[in-house]
Amino acid sequence: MRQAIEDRIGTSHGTSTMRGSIHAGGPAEHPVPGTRVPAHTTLLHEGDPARRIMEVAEGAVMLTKLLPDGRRQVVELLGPGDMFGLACGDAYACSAETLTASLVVPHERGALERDAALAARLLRRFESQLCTMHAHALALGRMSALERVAFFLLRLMPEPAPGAPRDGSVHIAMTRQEIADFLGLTLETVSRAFSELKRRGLVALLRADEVRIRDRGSMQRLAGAA
Amino acid sequence: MRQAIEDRIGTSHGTSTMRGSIHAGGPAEHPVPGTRVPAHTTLLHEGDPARRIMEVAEGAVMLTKLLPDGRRQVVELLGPGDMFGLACGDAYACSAETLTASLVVPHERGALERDAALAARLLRRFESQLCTMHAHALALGRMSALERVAFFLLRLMPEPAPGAPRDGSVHIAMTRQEIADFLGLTLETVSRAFSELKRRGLVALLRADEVRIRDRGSMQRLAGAA
DNA sequence: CGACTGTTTGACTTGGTTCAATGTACGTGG
DNA sequence: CCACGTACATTGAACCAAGTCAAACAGTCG
Repeated sequence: MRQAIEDRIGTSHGTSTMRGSIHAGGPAEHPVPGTRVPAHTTLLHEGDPARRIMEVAEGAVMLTKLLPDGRRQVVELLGPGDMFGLACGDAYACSAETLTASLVVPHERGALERDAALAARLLRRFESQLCTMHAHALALGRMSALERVAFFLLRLMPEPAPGAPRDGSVHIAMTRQEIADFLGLTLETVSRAFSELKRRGLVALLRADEVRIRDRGSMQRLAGAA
Repeated sequence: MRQAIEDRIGTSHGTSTMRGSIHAGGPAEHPVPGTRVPAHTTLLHEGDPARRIMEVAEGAVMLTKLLPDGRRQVVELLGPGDMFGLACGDAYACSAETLTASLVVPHERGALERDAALAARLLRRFESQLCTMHAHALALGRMSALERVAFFLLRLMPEPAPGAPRDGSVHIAMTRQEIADFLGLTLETVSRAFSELKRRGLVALLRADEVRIRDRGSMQRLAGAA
C-alpha cells in the first residue's frame, strides 16, 4: 500500500509519495504553522489509527473511500479552513489526498479541550461541511449526470462577487476520473456531460481543465437551486 | 405548504401536522427538557430561518432535501443524541420529520458560547454524523441497489452486542418510498432488493416492516465492510 | 519527433426506472 | 364477525440513462 505522509506532517520536513510528475518545490519550509505538501500527495489512509485532526490552510484536498473491490468515492472536496482526519471509532474514516500544492496544519485531538477558540472554529466548520455533504447526497441520490456536472462546476465557482470582475475561467485540478468518483459516474459520462453543456452554450471549455461558465442561470436551474 | 411545528417546540404544548392516522398520545408533557412529538410530524422546513439547533433525545428523525421538481433525498437518519437544524447561511439546509414518536430538545445557538460541555458534545456528534455521511456518499455514489439495501439494513441493526441476545428482528419505521429516497433508488427497486435478499437467505421478512438478518457475514460483504 | 497520459466520441449492453397490475395487511362500519 | 376501503408492497414487462468496451484524438515532456 502507498505510504501516507501523516507522520512527517508538522514535525520536520516532508517528503512525499506522488502521482505522475513532481509539481511543487522541495520539502516543508515552515516547521510550526503547518506543512507544505505538493499536489497528488496522500496525506492519510482510511483505516489508519486516527491521531490528529488536520486543517487545510491553503490548497485543495480530496477525501476518498474505497470499497474492497476497488470502487472509489470522493466523499468531500476541501479548501482553506476545512478540516479532515475524522474518525469513526479510532481509525480514519477516509483517505486524504492533495489536489494542488497545499499547506496543512495538524491539531492534536487533546488540544480541543484546552483551546476553546479552536473548538468553536471546528464546530462552525463541521456544520458547514455537514451542510455540504447534505447537498452532495442530494446530487448523488437524485440528480442526472448532466445535473451533477452542473452542480460540480457551480461548486467550484461559487458566486461572482457582487459587482466584481466578470466570471473568469476556473482551473479544475481534477481529472475526469476524479470528478467521476466525486459525482458517482464514470469518466466517459462526465466527459459527455461537459460536451453537452458546451454544446448547449452553458459553458466554455478552454482546455480540458479550464472551464468558464457562460450561463449561470441555466446552470443553477440544472443544479436545482431550490 | 405544510406547517412545521418548530415554533411550538420547547415552549408550551405541541400540536402537530401528521400523515395518515394519529399515532401517539396527546400534546407535550414535559415543558423544559424537550418536546414529545408524534410520528410523521414535520419539525422544520428546508429554507426556513435557522434559529435553533435541535437534538433528538428519543425516537427517530429523518432529514430530507427537495429538488424544485419534487425529487426528494433523505440525507440523514437520526437517532438519540444526533443533532439537526443546521444552517448554510441563515436558513435550514434540510427539512426534518419524525419517523417514530420522539423527544426533541432545542438548543439556542447562543448557548454554545456559554455552555462548553454542550459545545463539546455537539462537536463529537457532528464528527460522527460527518463520518456517517461519508459512508452514505459511498453507498449513493458507488453501490448497486442490492448493496445499498444491505448497507441500509446493517445500519439499522448495527451489531449484536458481544455474546448478547441473538439477532432479533428490527422494526423498520420507514415505507419503501422513504427507504428509496434514502438510498437514491425507486420504491420498486427497494422492494425487489428485499425480495432478492430473502431469496438468497440473507434476510427473513416477517412483515414488510419487520426484518431479521440471517447471514450477517454475507450482508457485510455485500455492504462492503472494508 | 515519438511516447505517455488523459480526453473525447462511438457502438453496444445493462441495471434500474417506469408503467401497470396484482397482492396483502389493517382499520372501519354495517 | 365479515365486507369493504385504503395504503402500502410486490411482481412483471418495456424502456432508457448511464455503464462498458473500444478506438481515435490532444496536449506535454523528454
